[in-house]
Amino acid sequence: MNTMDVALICKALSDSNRLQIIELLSDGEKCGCKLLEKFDITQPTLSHHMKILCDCGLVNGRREGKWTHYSLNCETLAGFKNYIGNLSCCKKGQ
Amino acid sequence: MNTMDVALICKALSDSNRLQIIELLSDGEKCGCKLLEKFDITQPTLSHHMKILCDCGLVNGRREGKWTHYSLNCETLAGFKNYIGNLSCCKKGQ
DNA sequence: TCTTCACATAGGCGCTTATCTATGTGAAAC
DNA sequence: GTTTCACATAGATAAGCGCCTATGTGAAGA
Repeated sequence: MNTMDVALICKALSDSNRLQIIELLSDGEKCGCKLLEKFDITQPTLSHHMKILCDCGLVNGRREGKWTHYSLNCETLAGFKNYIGNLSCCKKGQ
Repeated sequence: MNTMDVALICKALSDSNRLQIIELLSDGEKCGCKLLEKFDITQPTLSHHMKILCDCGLVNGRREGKWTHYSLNCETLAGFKNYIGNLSCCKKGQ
């Protein structure tokens, strides 16, 4: 995962609504209508946010009948966590 | 560290120039002029980016004579790493 | 078939952002 | 004191973003 990928994910997480969506999905897969209940935004706005989260690779959408079930993408999340985890406030070699 | 704090840090990291600055600072403290050499931007633009990084608490600025030395804020970085590290792609309880 | 439901897309609006040039500031050097 | 250097601030501009309303789409139900 390179710098551009990480910057894109950070941009996706830079909105507090989207960050809360990620927190909710961290608890397990959820459909759009379930997510919508948690926020004071319209359905098209949620759809807009979900597109951004999916486009950066952090979220997967699974269509099942009328519903779309969203969940975190393990691989992307792992790559992102690895990148952030490797940042250090200490000097070189420490 | 709450959701708003994390969203603000993510916004700061959503620009690839700023993310590269963080990478450079992860290697140790550096002055502004040294950082400027690494990027194809003007000095006021770098100053703008450093203000954003400092405002979110991720970077400290230390004035010494004419120079300002920038370094990562250990406490903020630790809190951010902890938050990201706690995200999970697995279902509840796993 | 016609409606209903869950979601996506289109288009617009107000605000924010990344960048620049021009200029200010404060410390060091001469 | 005057210049030089490192950095900050001001103001402008073009692009992007979050939100909305209106509308389209595709699947399920009556």
